[in-house]
Amino acid sequence: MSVTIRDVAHKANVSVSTVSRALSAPNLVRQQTRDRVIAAADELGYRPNTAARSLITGKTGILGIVVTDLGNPFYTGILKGVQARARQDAYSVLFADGEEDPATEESLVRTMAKQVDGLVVCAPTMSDQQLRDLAELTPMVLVNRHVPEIPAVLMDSAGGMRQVVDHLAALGHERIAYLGGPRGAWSDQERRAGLLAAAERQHIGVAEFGPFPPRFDGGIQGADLALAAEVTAIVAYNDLMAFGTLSRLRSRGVRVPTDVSVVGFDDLVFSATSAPPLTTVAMPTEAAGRAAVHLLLARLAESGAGAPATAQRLDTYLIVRFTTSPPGAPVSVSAHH
Amino acid sequence: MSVTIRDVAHKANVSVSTVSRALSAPNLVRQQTRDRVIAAADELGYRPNTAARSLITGKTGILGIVVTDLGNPFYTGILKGVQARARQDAYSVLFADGEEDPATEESLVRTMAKQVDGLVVCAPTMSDQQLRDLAELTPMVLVNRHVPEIPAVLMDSAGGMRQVVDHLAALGHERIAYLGGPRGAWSDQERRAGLLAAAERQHIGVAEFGPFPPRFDGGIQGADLALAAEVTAIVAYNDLMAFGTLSRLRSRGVRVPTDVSVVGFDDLVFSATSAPPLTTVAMPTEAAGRAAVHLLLARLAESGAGAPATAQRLDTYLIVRFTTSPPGAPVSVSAHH
DNA sequence: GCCCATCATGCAAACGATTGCTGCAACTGT
DNA sequence: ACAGTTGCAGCAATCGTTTGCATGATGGGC
Repeated sequence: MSVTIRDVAHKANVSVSTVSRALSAPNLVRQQTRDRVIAAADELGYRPNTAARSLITGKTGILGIVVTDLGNPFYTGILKGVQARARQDAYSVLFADGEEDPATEESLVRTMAKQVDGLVVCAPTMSDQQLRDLAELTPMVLVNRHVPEIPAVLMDSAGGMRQVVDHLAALGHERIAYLGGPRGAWSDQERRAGLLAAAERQHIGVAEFGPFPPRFDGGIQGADLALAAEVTAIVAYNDLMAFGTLSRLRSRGVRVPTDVSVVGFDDLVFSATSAPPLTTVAMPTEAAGRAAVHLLLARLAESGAGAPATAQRLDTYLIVRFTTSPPGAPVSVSAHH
Repeated sequence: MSVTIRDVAHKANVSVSTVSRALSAPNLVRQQTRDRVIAAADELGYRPNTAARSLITGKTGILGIVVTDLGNPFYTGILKGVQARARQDAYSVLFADGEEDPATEESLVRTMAKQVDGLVVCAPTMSDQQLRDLAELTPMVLVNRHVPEIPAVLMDSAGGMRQVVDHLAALGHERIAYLGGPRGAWSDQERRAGLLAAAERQHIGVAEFGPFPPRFDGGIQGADLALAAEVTAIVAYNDLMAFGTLSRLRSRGVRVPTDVSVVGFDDLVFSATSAPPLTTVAMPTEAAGRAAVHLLLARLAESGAGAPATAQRLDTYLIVRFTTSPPGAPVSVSAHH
């Protein structure tokens, strides 16, 4: 059927062990035989059987990634980065979608654990304890989730929020609203904390709202609340919500950014082309994917569980577009009719 | 280290063969022993070693999917469907991104072919011949690409375009523009052909433009061209372009849909929330992913290469929102100042 | 009470690679 | 010329399953 190492050995007039070594530990065989083997191998189109190999080595050459919800464009960047970096080291990547359900996530991880050399798990909805248990099963690195014992790469949302607040402060805003996302999410906690801390430092007042569903409609709901709170700027948990806010503001006759500034978070593809283009914070998703794999590979290489669980932080960047400006008159909806 | 079938056998006081059979061919062992085995198995937390299994069976329990560009939200739907359906049958899925490069795509497929039981390839940019060669390596089904010898699931873009034209005709439009996508793409050929055929049948005039890059800026460029052609409706190759068109129209003071109707294609998440919400054609991406896996699995089961290469067509649906209406005055830009 | 189906179970041979150990040759230094 | 070293190649065990074949037990029909 398929061409095996034995065929190559026969063709090159050597034993199978020699073939094996010629291909994976080049300096253990004489140059001359090695060339002969290699010639035979690719003349026959030999590709080692990965199942046989991993049976004995215990390594599969496969990495796994599980995300909470692929529907969210945010994750596709990570996925891209993971795959690109993995490919660099000739790893394949198994993919699974947790569908925002902790139970599904856990079962997915358990299944995968058997088939992969390591796993990257994105912003899981599971508990810390579940995560710790799972981490026993296979080398694992987290993305945008922090559990002390597990290595992770985190995107510095707090830092992003600091930039947002500094930007707003520089513009002269003195009272802003924060439209929060799901309380459970690590991201929301980070963003909220970052915003609050920076606001205090800058002596800016914050009206907090939420939690809202982190989607378009959440932003609509939040917009009304924020308007009533007489703020000059609205910071949304993410771009999706910011779009909802923008939409609601327009339909209520509030001009952006003249009457009120709006800022999002994530820098989705559409953020550059919304009307008006949205000021937001760019997350280095692809870089995070790469970094996660890099970290994972490093751990695999040293293979000692001895290394401490490092958490790597990636910088985020504020992208100023056209939804922020110095505040005009205090927001008063009735004034615009 | 890890718990093997031998451990289970020992604990249940049977031979390894019995354990193997109890777990995979239940009716070959007595009910009573079977229960005993199963009890022992999950008490020990036994998970069969997939490498060992596939070494002997030749099956890996893994399916592969390669997409042209994960950045395009269109593919994530397919990916989701693929993964969900695969999971139903306890298959895992290997994922790879071709980065819109035929060479990368090919190398990816070749690598994967060794490790998977079957492959679904989405809208590949490779040539028919390359695809045929690759199809020799492993069972394969195409999505949104037609090659006679290879089974495929196609989304009926032509049918969608027919619905668009019928809708526009019913509204009273008599002259429309088509903003084309990349000429090479199967999708563009289908959409263009569907639109042209339906237009002829309805006695509607069509001004064709393009090819444009299938993105926001392509739509901007196209908008200007279409306006100059004095049409009452603009049909874009996809939603991304339609957004660009919408944006350009607004900034030129052309009202949508009063002055000109706009329709997109794909029904992205954002299409429902654009301003105004976009009339577009929904592609059953997730269903397509499921269907592709279903087809693949069916082929694997019958395992005979005898079956003909069926091509399955999935219906698309026009979603009428707020960018289409009966035509007002013929488009004349200067009239709006 | 005997023989023949029938059913449940065990034995052992694969599957295709990797790798520790062994053996042989050639070479070095004295 | 001989012992010791080194370098290269082969033998065979091993990884954890599945599965064809053989065997033992059970039961039913006569």
